[in-house]
Amino acid sequence: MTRRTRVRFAPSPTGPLHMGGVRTALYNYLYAKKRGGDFILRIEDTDSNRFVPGAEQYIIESLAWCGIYPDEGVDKDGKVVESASEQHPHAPYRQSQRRSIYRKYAEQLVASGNAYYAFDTAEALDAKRSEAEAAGQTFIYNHSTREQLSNSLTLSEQEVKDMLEQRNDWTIRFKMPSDRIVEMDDLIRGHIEVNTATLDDKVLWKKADELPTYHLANIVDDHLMEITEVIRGEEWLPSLPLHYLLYEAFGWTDSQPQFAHLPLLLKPVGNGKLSKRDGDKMGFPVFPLEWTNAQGEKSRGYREDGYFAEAFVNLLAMLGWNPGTEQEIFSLEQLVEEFSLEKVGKSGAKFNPDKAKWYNKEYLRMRSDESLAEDFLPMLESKGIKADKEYVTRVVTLIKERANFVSDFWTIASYLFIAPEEFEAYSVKAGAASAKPADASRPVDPRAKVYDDSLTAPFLAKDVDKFWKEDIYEQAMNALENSDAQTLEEYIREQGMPIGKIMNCIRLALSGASSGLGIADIMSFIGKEKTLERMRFAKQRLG
RNA sequence: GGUGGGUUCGUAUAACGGUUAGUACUCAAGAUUCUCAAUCUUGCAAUAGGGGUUCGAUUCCCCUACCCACUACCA
Repeated sequence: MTRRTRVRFAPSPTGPLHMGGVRTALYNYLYAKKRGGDFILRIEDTDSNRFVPGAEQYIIESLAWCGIYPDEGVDKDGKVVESASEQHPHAPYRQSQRRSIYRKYAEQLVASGNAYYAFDTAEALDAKRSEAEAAGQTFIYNHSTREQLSNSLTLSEQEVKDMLEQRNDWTIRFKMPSDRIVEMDDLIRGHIEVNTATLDDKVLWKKADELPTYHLANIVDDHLMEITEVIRGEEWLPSLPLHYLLYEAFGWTDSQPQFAHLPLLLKPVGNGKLSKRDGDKMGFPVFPLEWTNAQGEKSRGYREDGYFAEAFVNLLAMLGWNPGTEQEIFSLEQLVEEFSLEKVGKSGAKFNPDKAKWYNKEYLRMRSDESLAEDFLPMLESKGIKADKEYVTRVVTLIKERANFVSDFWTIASYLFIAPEEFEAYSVKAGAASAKPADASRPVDPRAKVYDDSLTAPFLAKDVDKFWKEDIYEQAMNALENSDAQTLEEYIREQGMPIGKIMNCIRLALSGASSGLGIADIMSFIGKEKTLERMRFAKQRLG
């Protein structure tokens, strides 16, 4: 009988979820939805020392931003998420709230001879470790040393009983077989064999805080929550043998989930996995949302940097997975449709910030001008600019192809809203303004035609001659009187004047920049009055 | 050090024994243009090295190199 697919994302709330974690969650989600199963969010907060307030909400909010909603788990307010159709035998979803269920499983392992009580103090073990290190060796708590240590294998029954009662710092350790080949199968990596001789006796449960460690909690919860596939990061691969052995020791082998270990996300340059510092250093976010730590230091987020959630999800999906076709743009729904673990790669993927920007650009282009205008409006307001949506939408239509982010809009077209106060150094590329014969077949921008009036604009600003340099301006003024030209450009061409130079001079006056939008476009947006105003101002400043 | 995993253009990846080793990002050049973008076209650029297996290896096996992860009473 095939079981309903149930996968889980099990983060530890020790800080903001980093993009690698989001990807793991995404792959789990895609896998579950593709198979019509459940995606469960379980909070692994068994280490109270590392608990960070707000981290859990951050995780949930990050997933929600990406459009990932758990079928089971906790919501932002800490309430259990109930899927519509089912009762919930699996709750609670926070391990700290499941505290009471783990001990008996740990004891069960002791009873069956698969685990034992250990009384060595943390200090004693640290001492062992440094001792070994000094001798150029590595201390390992396993078959090779456990007979010399303080535990229920070496102590008498009475001693053990006393210690269990009197002390509160004992642990339960897994009794790793001394020499056994564990055969495992990974959905991504295939068959793997490991000899247990080199593995250690992991702590499964701690008396000190009455809580299990990751390994025990993980296996018990996956079992109880009826998880069918465990899809997690590659950093867990080394503990897979232990997990296999735990399922075996519990007698749960039949219902044991299948495992898939995802390749890691690597830093863009150099070696190693992606870390928070890389983002700070190289100017890209590593977190989905902005995060402020206890010291008040901020880490940027994709959302705050202006990435569309859809673009973020898309680029994340493509880091380690491919559809087998040349398609690169996928909606969440399409990803669900196409996703399969067989297409997940084995090797770590270096994150490429340039490609990330490219993805956002693609999504920006797919957006309607209206919705982009709505995103842009608050930005304008924050600059003290009141603009109506219709105007802003027109601006967006004009400039969206030049932008990667909505925030680029301001840089690209601020002068469509406010007059420039500074002027960029004026330069014309050599040859660019060379007088070529006007090309009559070239369509005239219809928006420029609206401004019949504006063809006089540069010339009405009589006092900007210094700004114009040379004698372009004089020539133009003289010739202007009897022209039939319908647009500024047409006129300039008709006069055989160096159009490149003129246009660039005007651009500088109108926008303050030496490059950018077309002159006709700028004029059409700001209108005749402002055009003249700006030309005069330019003369004043530059003359 | 030990154990495990990995290795195709700079990057992400395709090619599940037979291709001129494809695509995208980046970069460069050209076209276009009033400038800059955008767009279009073209170009640069890879199977880590060595052995096998095979008629034939990017693909399968072994060795070496390099990279990564793990090696906590953290997850």
